[in-house]
Amino acid sequence: MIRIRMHVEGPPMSRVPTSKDVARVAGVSQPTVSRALAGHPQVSPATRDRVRKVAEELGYVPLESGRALRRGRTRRIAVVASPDDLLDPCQPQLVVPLHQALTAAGYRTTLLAEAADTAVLAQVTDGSVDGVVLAAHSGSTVPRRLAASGVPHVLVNRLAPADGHPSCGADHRQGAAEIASVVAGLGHTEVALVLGPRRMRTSLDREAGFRGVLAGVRAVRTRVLRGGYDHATGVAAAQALLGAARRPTAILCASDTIALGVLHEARMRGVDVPGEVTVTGYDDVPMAGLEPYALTTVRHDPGRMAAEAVRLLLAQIGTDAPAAPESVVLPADVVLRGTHGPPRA
Amino acid sequence: MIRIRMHVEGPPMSRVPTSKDVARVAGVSQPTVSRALAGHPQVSPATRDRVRKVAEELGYVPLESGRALRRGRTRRIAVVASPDDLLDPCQPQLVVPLHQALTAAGYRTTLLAEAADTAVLAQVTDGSVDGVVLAAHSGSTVPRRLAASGVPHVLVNRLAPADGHPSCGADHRQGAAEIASVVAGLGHTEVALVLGPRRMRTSLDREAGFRGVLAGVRAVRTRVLRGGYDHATGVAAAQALLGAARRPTAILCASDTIALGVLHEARMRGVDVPGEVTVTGYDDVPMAGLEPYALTTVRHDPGRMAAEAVRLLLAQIGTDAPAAPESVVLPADVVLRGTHGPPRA
DNA sequence: TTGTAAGCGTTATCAT
DNA sequence: ATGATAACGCTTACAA
Repeated sequence: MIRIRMHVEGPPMSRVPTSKDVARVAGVSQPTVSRALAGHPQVSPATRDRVRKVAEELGYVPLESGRALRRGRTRRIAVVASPDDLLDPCQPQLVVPLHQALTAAGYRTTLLAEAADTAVLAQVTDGSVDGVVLAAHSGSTVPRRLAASGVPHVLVNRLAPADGHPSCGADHRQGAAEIASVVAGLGHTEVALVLGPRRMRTSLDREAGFRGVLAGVRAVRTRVLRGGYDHATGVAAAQALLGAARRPTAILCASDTIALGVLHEARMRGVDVPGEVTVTGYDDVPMAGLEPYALTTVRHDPGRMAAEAVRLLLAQIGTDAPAAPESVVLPADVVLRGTHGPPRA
Repeated sequence: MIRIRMHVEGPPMSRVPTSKDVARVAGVSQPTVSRALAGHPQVSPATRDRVRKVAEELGYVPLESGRALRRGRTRRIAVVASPDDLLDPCQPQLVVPLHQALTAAGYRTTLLAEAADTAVLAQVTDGSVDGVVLAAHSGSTVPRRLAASGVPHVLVNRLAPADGHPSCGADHRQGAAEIASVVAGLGHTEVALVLGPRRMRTSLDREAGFRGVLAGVRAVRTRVLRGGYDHATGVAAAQALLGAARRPTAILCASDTIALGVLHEARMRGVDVPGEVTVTGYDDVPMAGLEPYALTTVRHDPGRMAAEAVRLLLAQIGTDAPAAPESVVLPADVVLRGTHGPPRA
């Protein structure tokens, strides 16, 4: 590691200008500065222009803390993600579309990805944010306590828990059930599930969907492997499954990244997909649709989910009356591509 | 899409408590509440405990706007990323390690990923953040204007531009030069470069490193393809290159995701790697090291880069004297795995 | 050890 | 159309 130090001469370093400074220079009262810059219609065009010019020259920007204190709102929203979600770089991110939707609505984004509930709670109940988007897998007390504190919030990527929190999610249980039906309908009887971590609600939902269907089909034998939502899990699972004495004829994965890992390991071993084994994913990440994979999977729409969540959140903030909490359930649809087929006769 | 509305009865909805409320209930003056909760040693244990108990009961949390206004600091740092970086989910992210480093240091993270310089500037010069981490590819005016406003900042993932901004980056030019030397040393003469977008500084650095070496080797013919930093670019590039009349014997990619795309297309076509063609990546993303790829690439350390950047930033904030801006250059090292070899005789 | 007073910079109310 | 005044909630200096 190389360190470089550069010499700079001390700058004049004057104080950061306030509206008072602008007022003095422009020859008006301080509140007039505020009104002029806020574009109040009652300010005469002449003074408005003069004030704006002076503000520009001095490089004046209204201090956010002052505004927030006075107004009681910050136009800032916290996005609470779990550290895990953030770390896994190859799953459909919610944080980015959430940030975009918030930015579009004129809100700033404060990112929170801490483990401790209390740390999170302290940072969203101190008036520093106008609302909270909970994208974390918290089966935690945070939503309850937010409601108690009267902080507007929305749960995202979670089905309506019916306990009074607004939420937006995709019906992963149904999506998983659908693709399991497709696979079962093809006649597969030796089926393997490769699932994500138990603490993630989305993984549990998908598992429930898979199992709900497969348990109802006579003669289907199901085995289950568990790991992360990641590629390495898929590779490891495929090594175990494809090397086993009784190979499964279909491998249903809880995420596309897992499925891609399975696919790659299958190709490494010269196992034909879908000739010898059917592989399905979940999420429809961009890579899944590309030529070399053509993964059969389940599509949902994180962008739309984010937009709906933001809509639900802002609806609470706009009105003082906390209208009945609304929940939005988005569909999850099977996308048939090239990695499924009937079991080898 | 299904919408669900739930009925809730209007809660009592009392005002959010302030230190004044706590003071009244605890029977002390309002500043004593502040001192008690801040843990000032002069407060008697008895009143400290009483105040804390009341605060707890009322659910009092000091309002952040009030603190910030009074103290002149927010303990908040803005991370400015480019929307592109955020959107591409499969490249080594800086945002996550930056967030972690900031959290560890007791700072909150405000995420900014807007296109317009003016929008960014407005949000970081209004006193809402104590400092700025610039992770964006901005060849923009933002750093200059931040310096002019006296806002502490640090450039990250960029080599020291020697114009007085503290910065932290990896020497991608050197890393690229090194891997190009390896490939040239193997005797390759038909070399293709698959690069990222021109507007990204990291891509330009890597290009310069590649070209600097290859131009100096007699008899090397270089062709260049350009696209995004993503998988699809690699797939498309490989289609073009491997289908060409005169195939390259080595393909140097500006990112691992590109290289993985190339690898997959090569396997689809039954082109042996590294027997028929050498493929190298850049970044050493987790997937690159996995068995089925074993990609020869260049490693650098985004986590360490983030940590160093945060260190440099906080150093400016702690001290009033703006010490000489320091820059840190981290190494980028070749990782030899299984996708390189001599050209086929 | 604790209370009183002041002030951070802004916006809103009320005069004029 | 604009100025004077107040208040948002907090921390600090000073007084007691």
